[in-house]
Amino acid sequence: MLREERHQLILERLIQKGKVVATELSQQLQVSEDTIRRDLREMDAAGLLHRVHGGALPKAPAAVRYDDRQLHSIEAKEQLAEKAVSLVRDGQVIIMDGGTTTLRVAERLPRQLSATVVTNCPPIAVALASHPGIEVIMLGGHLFKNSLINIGAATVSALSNIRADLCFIGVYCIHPEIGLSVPFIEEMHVKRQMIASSSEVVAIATADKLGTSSSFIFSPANALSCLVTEPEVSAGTLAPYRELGITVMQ
Amino acid sequence: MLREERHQLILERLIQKGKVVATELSQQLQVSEDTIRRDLREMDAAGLLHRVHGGALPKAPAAVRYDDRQLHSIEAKEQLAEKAVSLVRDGQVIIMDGGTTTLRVAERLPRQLSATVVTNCPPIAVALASHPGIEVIMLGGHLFKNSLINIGAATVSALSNIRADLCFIGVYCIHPEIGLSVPFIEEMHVKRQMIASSSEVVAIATADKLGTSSSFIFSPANALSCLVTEPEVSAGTLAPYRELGITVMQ
DNA sequence: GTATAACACGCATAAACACGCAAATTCAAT
DNA sequence: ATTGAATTTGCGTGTTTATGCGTGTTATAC
Repeated sequence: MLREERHQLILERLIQKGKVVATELSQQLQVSEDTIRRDLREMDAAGLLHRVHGGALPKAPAAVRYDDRQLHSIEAKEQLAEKAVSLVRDGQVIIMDGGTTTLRVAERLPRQLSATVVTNCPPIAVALASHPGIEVIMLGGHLFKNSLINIGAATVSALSNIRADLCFIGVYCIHPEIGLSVPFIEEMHVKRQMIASSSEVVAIATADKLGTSSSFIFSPANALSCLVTEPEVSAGTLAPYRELGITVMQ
Repeated sequence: MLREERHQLILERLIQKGKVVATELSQQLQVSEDTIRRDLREMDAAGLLHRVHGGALPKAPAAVRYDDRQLHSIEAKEQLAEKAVSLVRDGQVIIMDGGTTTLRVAERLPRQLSATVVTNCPPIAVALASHPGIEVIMLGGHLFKNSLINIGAATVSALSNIRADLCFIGVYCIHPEIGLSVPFIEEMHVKRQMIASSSEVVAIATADKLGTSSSFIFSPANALSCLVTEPEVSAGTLAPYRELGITVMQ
């Protein structure tokens, strides 16, 4: 990773997220914190950002502002994404379903990671276009505007030719007995095939999704290898999932 | 391996990967690091790339290049898009190629229009998701990060099942005798099939594209039904296209 | 106030670099 | 073909740059 490359990346992140944290950058870019701090010092001297204790902020305050409620759920999803990313290994073929949480995972994939990502979600494809080590395979189909994912027979058919190592599945509703369900039948078919096409399946679910169900069930809960959820969730709520042999990450 | 040849290769790598590393180039091109460094020094002096410690980066960073191209000659492209939009009729099936100009066309499609758009360009799909009357069919494939379009056998195969009424094709290079050409072979295959799958083909080309050519030719010029270009272009320049039976819009 | 994390500084080290020179290559003209 | 000039390349030399670690200091939170 080149120094200038890092600088550009930090700037990008800064614009996108509105802030950067030194320790996070250090982990994600796989360099020491000293190096990140040096970077931030230099970029501050160059007037490119405003350095603060812990990281840096944009020179001009970020254009986008979140209201408080959104902020909480955004923070939570960032944390979930952070944990989910740790499950990825170099060289894997990874299916990524659509959704805001999986998009966050895609954005956080370490920059030196070399892997293949298969996705039916155009925003994820666009986000990964700037990642040097990731080969992106886009699954075609009807664009389902509600979730910004491609669905339909073409999507399922393309998926059926793939054997992936890992699959990040977006979750609307999850229940230990009922299983995983969605409100639209076409999504059901696609997600079902995603699970069938992958060795390991990881679901990322915020606390409010746990114990809920919807009209179309695409899989029993025990098809999951791993469930990533928020730290606040009680052990009692998670016990049924653990009993099914699912690794629960909090 | 000739010097110029090496320069060419380095530039291609730079565009595709977003960066080049001196030591890697040295190994891959089987020349000493000194030679690579000399190359990079020369190319930097010629303004072809941005040299940094360890290698080189594109003049504009890869992630924002797509947006930068949009900023360049923005008014001209807006005008072209405006004209191109007038060619669309209600109820049509329209193939939209990738590229900044076609993205503009997609954004300008009238809100009450009802049609089906087939595209291999994720940003176009995302842009059209908020359009109430347009059904979007996304063509899958390998994501070609440079142009943000999907390419490869899967894309061509999916296209071959489609009969569209209209096709907006992105143009790198157009020449009345040589035809339409692109710098990458995979793009050639996809664009060729797009033309084959559509009754009418519209090319949108800014003035600087006219009379140029590149390595891979995907179609003769007379495959076009219509060429949309800038008003400033002289009648003399356009005469050869008119003689081929192409409707020229300025 | 105290604990913890973030920070600054100096130093060591390895990688990347510039420069000069000689060998190799290319090209043109004989 | 042969010679010679110009260019290109590889290697040895010494220099600069980037990074990580140890040490001690400052800031922030409880």
